[in-house]
Amino acid sequence: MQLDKVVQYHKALADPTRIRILILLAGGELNGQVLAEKLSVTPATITHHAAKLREASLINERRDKNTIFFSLNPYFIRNSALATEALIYRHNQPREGMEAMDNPSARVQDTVIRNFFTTDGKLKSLPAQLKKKLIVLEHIAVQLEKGKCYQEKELNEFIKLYHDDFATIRREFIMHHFMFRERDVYELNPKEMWARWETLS
Amino acid sequence: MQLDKVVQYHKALADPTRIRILILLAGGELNGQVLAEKLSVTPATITHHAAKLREASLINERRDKNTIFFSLNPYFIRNSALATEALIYRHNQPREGMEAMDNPSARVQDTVIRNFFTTDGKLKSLPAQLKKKLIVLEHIAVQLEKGKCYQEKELNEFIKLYHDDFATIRREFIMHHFMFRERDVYELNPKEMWARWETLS
DNA sequence: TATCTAATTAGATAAGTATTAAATTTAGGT
DNA sequence: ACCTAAATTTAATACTTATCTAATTAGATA
Repeated sequence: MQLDKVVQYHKALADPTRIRILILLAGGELNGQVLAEKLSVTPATITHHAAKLREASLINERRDKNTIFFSLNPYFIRNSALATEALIYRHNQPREGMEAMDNPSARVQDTVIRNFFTTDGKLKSLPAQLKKKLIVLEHIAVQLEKGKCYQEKELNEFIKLYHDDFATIRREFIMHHFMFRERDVYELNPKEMWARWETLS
Repeated sequence: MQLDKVVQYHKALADPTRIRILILLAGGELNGQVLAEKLSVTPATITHHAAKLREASLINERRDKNTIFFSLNPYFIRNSALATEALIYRHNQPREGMEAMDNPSARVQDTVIRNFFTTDGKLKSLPAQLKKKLIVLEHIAVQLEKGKCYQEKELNEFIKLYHDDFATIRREFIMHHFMFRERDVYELNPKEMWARWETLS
């Protein structure tokens, strides 16, 4: 995801009329005239805004005779937001060297890893407790190559080195911001974005 | 969160120069002059953009003598994005009645709920398998009042009706978009936003 | 006080954008 | 072929915004 795409996405949402269109579409598909009436603008205005939303992939369209029905594209509404974070954090490594400090949480992590991994590095099971789960996920995620684009198949094979249930772990990677998916490829997020168990309440 | 705030947030990110400022700040705090030089603009331009980012709470500032250092506010970068989704989906209930269909997944849900809840409704443990976990979380989440603002303490008490580890479950609610947090209050998301196990790969 | 530096403000310009009315197009129906 | 309904395009207007230069302010120091 490059700069222009992210800017285009935010421009699409940077207008009250367009947000109100999306709010209305959240209730189900609607055509241009109905939108125009509900928002007290002309159909031409709806066409204008629909173009911007379409360019950012935020809506879908379906034609029935003369009428065009608009609907939400929830996938892009969520994932474009995540892509913004990825773009901001991806490039730089932090300028201040924080990594070499001996922190007290290292002991806890060691214990969890000893308990949940076999001596030859396989994951016994995914911890139910979130705190421990994040430690386990991070322990696997750091073995991924940063900046590399993984095909889904390739990522599955990698995860299988640790556990058979690759689908669950792949999904957890996304949910907890260890990785992000763009189209069909997966990529590691920068560490600043990872869910951190230290900050749990 | 109201419309104006969401629009203001997206306007703040709807400019390439401002995004590039955030990218630079992701590497650590920087002052105005350095930002101006790295972006090949004048300090006045940085002041202009900093004002917009500040109004959207996306950056923090620290003064040292004459120099003002800017840094990221990662909390708002993430949470304002989630607030957009919440605003879009919160209001409407879907116009088409999909709820009354007898779907085949109902059996699966029933089985999971029988297995993980005691006969008097307590959660035995949180399933490790994501699919089952989402069913369990949803089963609890539907008991929350939609549109109500829950204080953290109040939410904890509610969760404790089902399980002692309220912190983990509260966190899972956020992670899987069952609820969102704004300042110190928690609120149920509309169902369209909930993570759905049917859509898992 | 005078001076230096970083940041801000004020004013100007140029580019971008939201909206509308009017003309045009698209896809069917009679 | 003609008519109708919905959407789009065009052209114009008013408003917003990104950027710069030049002047000013704020804070620290000699």
